[in-house]
Amino acid sequence: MNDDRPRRSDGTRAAILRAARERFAADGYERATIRAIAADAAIDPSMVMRYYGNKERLFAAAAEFDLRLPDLSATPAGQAAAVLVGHFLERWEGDETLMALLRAGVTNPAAAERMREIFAAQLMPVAERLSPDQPQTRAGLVASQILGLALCRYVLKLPPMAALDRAELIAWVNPAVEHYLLGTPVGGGPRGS
Amino acid sequence: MNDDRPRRSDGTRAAILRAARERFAADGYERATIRAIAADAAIDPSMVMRYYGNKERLFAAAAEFDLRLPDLSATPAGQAAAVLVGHFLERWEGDETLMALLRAGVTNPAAAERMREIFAAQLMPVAERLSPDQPQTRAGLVASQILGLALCRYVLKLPPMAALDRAELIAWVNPAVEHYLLGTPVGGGPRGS
DNA sequence: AGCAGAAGTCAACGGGCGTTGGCCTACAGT
DNA sequence: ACTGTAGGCCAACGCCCGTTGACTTCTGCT
Repeated sequence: MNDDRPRRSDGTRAAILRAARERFAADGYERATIRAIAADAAIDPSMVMRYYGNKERLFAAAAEFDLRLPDLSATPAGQAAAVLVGHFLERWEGDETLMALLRAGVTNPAAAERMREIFAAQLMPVAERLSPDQPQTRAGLVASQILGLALCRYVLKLPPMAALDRAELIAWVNPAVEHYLLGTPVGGGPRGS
Repeated sequence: MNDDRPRRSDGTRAAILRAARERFAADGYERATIRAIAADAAIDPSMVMRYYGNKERLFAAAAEFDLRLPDLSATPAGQAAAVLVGHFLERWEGDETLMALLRAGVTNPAAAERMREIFAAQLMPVAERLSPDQPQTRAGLVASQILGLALCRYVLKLPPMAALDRAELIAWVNPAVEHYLLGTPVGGGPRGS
């Protein structure tokens, strides 16, 4: 079915994708217009439709993302959290896709679903390898902490978080993430009263 | 200048504001349309313009918000974090304004600025009263954790976070927030290499 | 009762959006 | 050299948006 030979239009396709990621990251799903993306890629808006069908499918293509998380089960327990946080910050700053996912995921259901997929397929396995006890909850808590960090630092730009040095940031956050990954789970299920 | 006498239109004004909060919370700034808000309030869209001028000012009015944070300096140190997190969850679930702020703040600069104001005016004083050492950073870290929580639980609805019992959630998050509020600050500033 | 002004309705505007289809253009296979 | 086809451009469509201004209705005051 698929024809994977290189095509003459591969350059254009890539330019569209690059521009789409930039715009989705800067403006979110609804304010990023196909016309603006096409202008950035220096082609006609109709080309975007030809290659990606519609805006929703364009976003789906632009929001393909691999966190490339390292396997932390071989890392000394005391360093796993710091490695994880450092890796995440690097992935965030080196690629606009995560910004696009967060900006779009807050208002667009398909983007939110994509974030859930990435979470389930990429972060949860890491937690499972580290702790056999309630790994899903642990992964969720780590995601909360890390996404909250990104939200405050890169999106909302709360002054104290945006100004913080990276090493300081990791040092602050490290104990919290470690607690989520390896700490004692809270006792018992839901209680009465 | 202001005439604070009750007006005949106060009911309509309130209905508009209520509908606006609902729509902004559910859809974010750009997808929440004045027409839809007016329809929810069962009036004509032009009334929205008459009473609030334009969409931006309507949002500003709808996004007025008081966290009503308690003064934690009288709370026993071991409970301050739990009280704070519990209070925040209650505020979140009992009022749509925070949802509107988060959904809008991610793509709308004015909404982001409003979040920064609320953070600086309402959360930072609490941190300052609790710890004289780097209170701004501490407040920022608490905001990161708490907003990340809300993002994953209420907006993205990551299954493990959405399913978590409230008491369990507080028990998990409590040590992290406590660490941010009262823990030892990380040594030294930026280091070489 | 009569009137001024507030409250509310209605229809329209200009503009930007996603999307479509028709039309050139240039290259690859013969 | 010819031709089919993929790549690309242009103009337009229908839709929905924020916003405007003119018009009607209601109400409280004298």
